[in-house]
Amino acid sequence: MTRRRKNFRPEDRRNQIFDCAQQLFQTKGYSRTSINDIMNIAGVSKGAFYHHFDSKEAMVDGLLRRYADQIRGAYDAVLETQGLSALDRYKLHLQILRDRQALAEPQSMMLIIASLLNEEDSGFQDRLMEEIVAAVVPVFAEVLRLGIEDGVFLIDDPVTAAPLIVRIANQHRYVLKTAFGIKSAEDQKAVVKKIEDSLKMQGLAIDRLLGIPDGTTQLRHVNYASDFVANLHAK
Amino acid sequence: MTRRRKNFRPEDRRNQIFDCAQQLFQTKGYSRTSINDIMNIAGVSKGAFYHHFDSKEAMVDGLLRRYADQIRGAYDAVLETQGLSALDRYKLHLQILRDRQALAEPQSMMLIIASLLNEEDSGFQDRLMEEIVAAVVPVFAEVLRLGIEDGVFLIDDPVTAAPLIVRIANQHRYVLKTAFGIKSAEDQKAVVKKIEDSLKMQGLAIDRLLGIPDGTTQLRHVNYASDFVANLHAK
DNA sequence: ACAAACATACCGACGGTCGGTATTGATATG
DNA sequence: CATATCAATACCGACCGTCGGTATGTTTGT
Repeated sequence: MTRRRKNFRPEDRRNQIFDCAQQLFQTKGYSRTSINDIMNIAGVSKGAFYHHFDSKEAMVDGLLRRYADQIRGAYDAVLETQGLSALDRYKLHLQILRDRQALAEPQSMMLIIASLLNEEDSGFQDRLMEEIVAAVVPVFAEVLRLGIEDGVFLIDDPVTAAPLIVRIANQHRYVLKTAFGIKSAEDQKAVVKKIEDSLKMQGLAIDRLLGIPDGTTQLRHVNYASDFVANLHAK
Repeated sequence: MTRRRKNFRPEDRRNQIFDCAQQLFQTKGYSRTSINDIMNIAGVSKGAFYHHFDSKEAMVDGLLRRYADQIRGAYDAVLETQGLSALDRYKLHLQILRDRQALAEPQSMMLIIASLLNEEDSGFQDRLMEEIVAAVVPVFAEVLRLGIEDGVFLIDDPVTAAPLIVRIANQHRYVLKTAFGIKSAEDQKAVVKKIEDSLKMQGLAIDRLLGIPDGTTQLRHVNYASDFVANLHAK
């Protein structure tokens, strides 16, 4: 019965479907969301869905690509900014990813959080993380190369180091899993500490690999862990 | 205790189903393997399957647990061996995991390789890796603690460091993905180098986090990368 | 006899396909 | 300038095979 909207360009429809899918993934998780669910929320028939996407997987690819492109948009400033020392450029890189992280809460961060709840969704999580790696690594490898030239970073292969470091930072997600199943306030405190300890250790691993002073790499804002746990508890 | 038809104890049936499932996962990948496939290969009815397992997920859990228990069996020697220096104990830990890795080829390593082929199977991969982490971390954390006591490792929190380090080592799997799609012999050489570079960088990250000399941590045997690529090419 | 160990028929949900219809914009024509 | 034409595009909804899972009946060992 749904009538066709004549002002809709194909791209708009695709984005509309993306939006609905993302919303559903956030609220009920990836694996629990069927194409029928997405269809119904979007007010679109199955035929329409498969007109715009070859498969469910292809749709998810498009959604993740769109997400990664948003990161690229903000992150490309790392190389575009002029007149920075190698270490300052590295710190800018950290800051942009930190800020993005803070902004993305709850928008896109909830994508990850929701998928953390179900073991089945770890594949989705993995794909999301790899999209992020693909977006960040090319720029970050150049940041490392510049720092190696200046003698700031004590490694010899930025292209190999870049994905390793980004994935060390992304190990974060395994620790967040423990944040579920919190009951008492003491649990809450313990989990906050565990997340903070883990973040510190990740930063330490990166600092020492690069040969820069302990504590240089701050992966999240100071209140990240407590905010995360508080947010989680509120729902 | 209770002996049933064909001399089959319940545990034997379970292991038989595990074996068939593992074989199928290796040959055609996890997501492409249905319960019906497993039933048919095992020569068992659906009723029998669901008599022994609550769900497909439960069966997979059991299979992964069995795999992790095999690791535990060999790995527990790390703490049982007496009279070792902290660094030698750490090296023993590395050696046992390296040897196990070499032995496990093609047996259980193929589990990972097969799941690397399909993007859809990354969830399965993730679960496998987390089982390994759960098996290794308790012992490894103690190894680290002993080394910290002796002033060999320059960190202060073995319980946080242990899973981080194990997962750095497991990052390996992301690099292996690039080994597919090899055509020319030059490709082959380049991929071998890429795998070796990555392994070296992972070892370096661990060495420097722990504060031990560069090159101490050898994650695989020397011919691992070339053997892997050669094996892959043979099929 | 009785429970464990199976077997079989069946179910609903899922991703995906298919034949068909409505809408559109470009172009040809009166 | 208005309109008929028409292929491409956007969309619909019934239908299909497969999957994980269940309900219920049957065999087998003790």
